Amino acid sequence: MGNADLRDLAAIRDVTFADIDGSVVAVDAHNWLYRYLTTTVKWTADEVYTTDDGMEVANLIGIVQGLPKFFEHDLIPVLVFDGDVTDLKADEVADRRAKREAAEERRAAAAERGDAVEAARLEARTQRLTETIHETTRDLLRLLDVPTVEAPAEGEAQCAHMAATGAVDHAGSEDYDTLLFGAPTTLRQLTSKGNPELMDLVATLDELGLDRQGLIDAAMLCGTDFNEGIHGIGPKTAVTAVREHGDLWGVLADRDADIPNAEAIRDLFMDPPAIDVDIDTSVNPDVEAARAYVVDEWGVAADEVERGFERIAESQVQTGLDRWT
DNA sequence: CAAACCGA
DNA sequence: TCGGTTTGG
Repeated sequence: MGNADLRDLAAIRDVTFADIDGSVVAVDAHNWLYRYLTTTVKWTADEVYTTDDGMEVANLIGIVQGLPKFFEHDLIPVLVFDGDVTDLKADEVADRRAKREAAEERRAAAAERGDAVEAARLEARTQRLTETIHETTRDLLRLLDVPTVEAPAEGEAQCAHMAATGAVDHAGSEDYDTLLFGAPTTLRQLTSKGNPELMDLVATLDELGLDRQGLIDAAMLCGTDFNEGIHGIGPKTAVTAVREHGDLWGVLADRDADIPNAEAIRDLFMDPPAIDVDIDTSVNPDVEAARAYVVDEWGVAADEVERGFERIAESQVQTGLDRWT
């Protein structure tokens, strides 16, 4: 999946929250929620993140606990939702299918041994999960007045486009695809404690002595979300080879190697589907309505989200005060 | 010796 | 994501 090789290619430096004060950041919603939930949230307490009728509410808790970090640092998040998954992403699609099938097996096993409650819970997970989670996520973000964008395809590509066109100041992502998609700057580790990292496209190209096409070619040789890398080629060799042979085609010919769909993947990185957007950055959360939505409507335990809502409310007061000074 | 691979 | 192992220039 994620490509750690790209980290070795990218020019990354630590920054402080003061450096990026007031920035508008386009964050891939799916990616952010997934990372946030898997790293921060303790999945052992399963009942906390699942309501009585088996509906998962981890996304709602994740949003309430994760968003304050943006607000408290005077960052305005723009959450970008994936559109159609590119059919080139064969691996990921296969991966999802495998997970779906595994979940279905567990459901069948539960039903087999007469565990109706467990079966219903897994049923809810497998079928309604994606759509409902995306809907409740959007509902909650609307109440919190957090700007959202619907990407025509890859969320990461849309984030990169928004950063490149100046619709936002930076892309925000925990992985490195935004670099290939052309984001001039990408912020990482905004949610974790400690300083964020800033990944810089121009500095990267400068250091490597490549243009963006060259960077994409080198990355493809190492392997991306859309293709397997060439065996024996890592980040260093890839950059050297692209410089030496000019482009991807030269390197492939030299090694008598082949990457399926190489041309389409290359074009996708170079010019991915994305739309021009205009972001309203005046954010005025309706904390009470959001709390009612999460706690009353979806049955999330109040103490799971209380602190998060408090922090959101406090950061709003702070922002209000800032405006007067 | 550095780079890439691979298993945990 | 990391550290030990293998490869190869």
